[in-house]
Amino acid sequence: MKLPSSYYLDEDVVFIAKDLLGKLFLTNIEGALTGGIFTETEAYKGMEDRACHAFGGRRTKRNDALYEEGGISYVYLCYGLHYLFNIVTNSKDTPHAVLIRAIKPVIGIDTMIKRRKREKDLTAGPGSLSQALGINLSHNKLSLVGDKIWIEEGEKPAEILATPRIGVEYAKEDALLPYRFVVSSNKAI
DNA sequence: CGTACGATCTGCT
DNA sequence: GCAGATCGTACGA
Repeated sequence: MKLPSSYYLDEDVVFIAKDLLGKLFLTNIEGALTGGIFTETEAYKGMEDRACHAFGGRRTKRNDALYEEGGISYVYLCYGLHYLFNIVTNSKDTPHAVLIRAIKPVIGIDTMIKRRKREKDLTAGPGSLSQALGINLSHNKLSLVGDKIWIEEGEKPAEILATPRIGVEYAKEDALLPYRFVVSSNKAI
Protein backbone atom coordinates (compact mmCIF):
# COMPACT_ATOMS: atom_id res chain seq x y z
CA MET A 1 0.00 0.00 0.00
CA LYS A 2 1.44 3.30 -1.18
CA LEU A 3 1.51 5.97 1.54
CA PRO A 4 -1.05 8.74 0.80
CA SER A 5 0.04 12.31 0.16
CA SER A 6 -1.48 13.33 3.51
CA TYR A 7 1.26 11.36 5.28
CA TYR A 8 3.84 13.93 4.21
CA LEU A 9 1.89 16.91 5.52
CA ASP A 10 2.54 16.15 9.18
CA GLU A 11 4.05 19.12 10.97
CA ASP A 12 6.57 17.08 12.93
CA VAL A 13 9.43 16.19 10.60
CA VAL A 14 11.33 14.54 13.45
CA PHE A 15 8.40 12.21 14.01
CA ILE A 16 8.26 11.35 10.30
CA ALA A 17 11.98 10.63 10.15
CA LYS A 18 11.54 8.12 12.96
CA ASP A 19 8.25 6.78 11.67
CA LEU A 20 9.69 6.00 8.24
CA LEU A 21 12.01 3.34 9.64
CA GLY A 22 10.71 -0.08 8.63
CA LYS A 23 8.71 1.24 5.69
CA LEU A 24 9.49 0.27 2.11
CA PHE A 25 11.17 2.70 -0.28
CA LEU A 26 10.63 1.92 -3.96
CA THR A 27 11.77 3.32 -7.28
CA ASN A 28 10.79 2.36 -10.80
CA ILE A 29 13.50 3.98 -12.88
CA GLU A 30 14.79 3.01 -16.32
CA GLY A 31 12.43 0.08 -16.39
CA ALA A 32 13.78 -1.50 -13.23
CA LEU A 33 11.99 -1.87 -9.91
CA THR A 34 14.30 -1.48 -6.93
CA GLY A 35 13.73 -0.85 -3.25
CA GLY A 36 14.41 -1.58 0.37
CA ILE A 37 13.53 -0.96 3.99
CA PHE A 38 14.49 2.33 5.63
CA THR A 39 17.16 1.73 8.25
CA GLU A 40 18.68 5.19 8.73
CA THR A 41 17.13 8.66 8.35
CA GLU A 42 17.78 12.23 9.44
CA ALA A 43 15.35 15.10 10.02
CA TYR A 44 16.12 18.63 8.79
CA LYS A 45 13.84 21.07 10.49
CA GLY A 46 13.47 24.10 8.30
CA MET A 47 14.56 27.69 8.75
CA GLU A 48 15.35 27.32 12.45
CA ASP A 49 17.78 24.43 11.89
CA ARG A 50 21.37 25.47 11.23
CA ALA A 51 22.08 22.17 9.50
CA CYS A 52 19.19 22.58 7.06
CA HIS A 53 19.78 24.02 3.60
CA ALA A 54 16.89 26.39 4.28
CA PHE A 55 18.36 27.79 7.50
CA GLY A 56 17.39 31.40 8.07
CA GLY A 57 14.94 31.27 5.18
CA ARG A 58 17.65 30.73 2.58
CA ARG A 59 16.00 29.92 -0.72
CA THR A 60 17.93 29.19 -3.91
CA LYS A 61 17.51 27.30 -7.14
CA ARG A 62 18.99 24.21 -5.53
CA ASN A 63 16.84 24.03 -2.39
CA ASP A 64 13.60 25.34 -3.88
CA ALA A 65 11.93 21.94 -3.51
CA LEU A 66 12.03 22.33 0.27
CA TYR A 67 9.54 25.18 0.08
CA GLU A 68 6.95 23.16 -1.84
CA GLU A 69 4.17 21.29 -0.14
CA GLY A 70 5.26 18.00 1.49
CA GLY A 71 5.13 14.82 -0.55
CA ILE A 72 7.83 15.49 -3.13
CA SER A 73 11.53 14.67 -3.39
CA TYR A 74 14.50 16.96 -2.86
CA VAL A 75 17.57 15.65 -4.67
CA TYR A 76 20.83 17.54 -4.87
CA LEU A 77 24.43 16.93 -5.85
CA CYS A 78 26.90 16.64 -3.00
CA TYR A 79 30.70 16.77 -3.30
CA GLY A 80 30.28 16.91 -7.06
CA LEU A 81 29.56 13.21 -7.35
CA HIS A 82 26.79 11.98 -5.06
CA TYR A 83 23.07 12.53 -5.31
CA LEU A 84 21.44 12.80 -1.90
CA PHE A 85 17.75 12.02 -1.63
CA ASN A 86 15.35 13.79 0.73
CA ILE A 87 11.64 13.60 1.43
CA VAL A 88 10.00 17.02 1.70
CA THR A 89 7.37 17.26 4.45
CA ASN A 90 4.91 19.72 6.01
CA SER A 91 2.95 22.45 4.25
CA LYS A 92 4.14 24.91 1.62
CA ASP A 93 6.81 27.39 2.77
CA THR A 94 7.79 25.17 5.69
CA PRO A 95 11.10 23.76 4.44
CA HIS A 96 11.23 20.48 6.35
CA ALA A 97 12.86 17.35 4.94
CA VAL A 98 14.05 13.87 5.81
CA LEU A 99 17.40 12.72 4.41
CA ILE A 100 17.57 9.01 3.67
CA ARG A 101 20.96 7.73 4.80
CA ALA A 102 20.51 3.99 4.40
CA ILE A 103 18.08 1.26 3.45
CA LYS A 104 18.24 -2.51 3.51
CA PRO A 105 18.12 -3.88 -0.06
CA VAL A 106 15.04 -6.02 -0.74
CA ILE A 107 13.78 -5.64 -4.30
CA GLY A 108 15.77 -5.63 -7.53
CA ILE A 109 19.06 -6.52 -5.93
CA ASP A 110 20.54 -7.65 -9.25
CA THR A 111 19.83 -4.20 -10.72
CA MET A 112 21.42 -2.53 -7.73
CA ILE A 113 24.54 -4.66 -8.11
CA LYS A 114 24.78 -3.61 -11.76
CA ARG A 115 24.37 0.07 -10.95
CA ARG A 116 26.80 -0.04 -8.05
CA LYS A 117 29.31 -2.32 -9.79
CA ARG A 118 29.78 -4.22 -6.53
CA GLU A 119 27.89 -6.72 -4.42
CA LYS A 120 28.49 -5.39 -0.92
CA ASP A 121 27.28 -2.17 0.68
CA LEU A 122 24.68 -1.58 -2.00
CA THR A 123 22.68 1.02 -0.09
CA ALA A 124 24.70 1.75 3.04
CA GLY A 125 24.96 5.53 2.67
CA PRO A 126 23.01 8.47 1.23
CA GLY A 127 25.11 8.66 -1.93
CA SER A 128 25.34 4.94 -2.58
CA LEU A 129 21.65 4.26 -2.05
CA SER A 130 20.76 6.86 -4.66
CA GLN A 131 23.11 5.20 -7.10
CA ALA A 132 21.64 1.76 -6.38
CA LEU A 133 18.09 3.03 -6.87
CA GLY A 134 18.94 4.99 -10.02
CA ILE A 135 18.20 8.40 -8.50
CA ASN A 136 19.81 11.51 -10.02
CA LEU A 137 19.14 15.23 -10.41
CA SER A 138 16.28 14.59 -12.84
CA HIS A 139 14.35 13.12 -9.92
CA ASN A 140 14.28 16.35 -7.95
CA LYS A 141 10.82 17.70 -7.10
CA LEU A 142 9.10 14.46 -8.01
CA SER A 143 5.80 13.48 -6.41
CA LEU A 144 6.09 10.63 -3.93
CA VAL A 145 2.65 9.36 -4.82
CA GLY A 146 3.62 9.03 -8.48
CA ASP A 147 4.89 5.95 -10.31
CA LYS A 148 8.66 6.56 -10.25
CA ILE A 149 9.38 6.98 -6.52
CA TRP A 150 7.07 6.07 -3.67
CA ILE A 151 6.88 4.58 -0.18
CA GLU A 152 4.84 1.68 1.13
CA GLU A 153 3.75 0.67 4.59
CA GLY A 154 6.06 -1.71 6.44
CA GLU A 155 6.73 -3.30 9.78
CA LYS A 156 7.76 -1.07 12.63
CA PRO A 157 11.21 -1.97 13.93
CA ALA A 158 11.47 -3.15 17.53
CA GLU A 159 14.32 -0.87 18.51
CA ILE A 160 15.16 2.60 17.24
CA LEU A 161 18.20 4.62 18.19
CA ALA A 162 18.35 8.43 18.11
CA THR A 163 21.75 10.12 17.65
CA PRO A 164 23.18 13.41 16.39
CA ARG A 165 23.33 13.83 12.64
CA ILE A 166 26.37 12.98 10.51
CA GLY A 167 28.59 15.49 8.76
CA VAL A 168 26.95 18.65 10.06
CA GLU A 169 29.57 19.88 12.54
CA TYR A 170 29.24 23.33 11.01
CA ALA A 171 25.73 23.58 12.46
CA LYS A 172 27.08 24.52 15.89
CA GLU A 173 24.59 23.80 18.67
CA ASP A 174 22.12 22.23 16.25
CA ALA A 175 24.71 19.60 15.33
CA LEU A 176 23.99 17.94 18.66
CA LEU A 177 20.23 17.53 18.18
CA PRO A 178 19.17 13.85 18.15
CA TYR A 179 17.64 14.02 14.68
CA ARG A 180 19.25 10.89 13.25
CA PHE A 181 17.37 7.63 13.62
CA VAL A 182 18.73 4.15 13.05
CA VAL A 183 17.26 0.69 13.42
CA SER A 184 19.34 -1.05 16.07
CA SER A 185 19.48 -4.67 15.02
CA ASN A 186 21.58 -5.76 17.96
CA LYS A 187 20.17 -4.95 21.35
CA ALA A 188 23.47 -4.31 23.10
CA ILE A 189 24.53 -0.71 22.74
C1' DC B 1 32.65 36.44 -13.89
C1' DG B 2 35.73 33.58 -10.54
C1' DT B 3 36.34 30.87 -6.87
C1' DA B 4 35.51 27.87 -2.99
C1' DC B 5 33.23 24.14 -1.25
C1' DG B 6 29.92 20.37 0.17
C1' DA B 7 24.09 16.40 4.61
C1' DT B 8 30.19 11.43 0.65
C1' DC B 9 32.51 7.16 -1.16
C1' DT B 10 36.29 4.54 -2.42
C1' DG B 11 40.68 2.58 -2.63
C1' DC B 12 45.06 2.55 -1.01
C1' DT B 13 48.43 2.87 3.05
C1' DG C 1 43.18 6.33 8.64
C1' DC C 2 43.44 9.40 4.84
C1' DA C 3 43.51 11.74 0.47
C1' DG C 4 41.54 12.27 -3.97
C1' DA C 5 37.62 12.37 -6.94
C1' DT C 6 34.49 15.89 -9.31
C1' DC C 7 30.99 19.62 -10.49
C1' DG C 8 26.74 22.35 -9.74
C1' DT C 9 25.77 25.90 -6.95
C1' DA C 10 26.30 29.86 -3.92
C1' DC C 11 28.12 33.88 -3.14
C1' DG C 12 31.17 37.79 -3.40
C1' DA C 13 33.54 41.15 -6.68
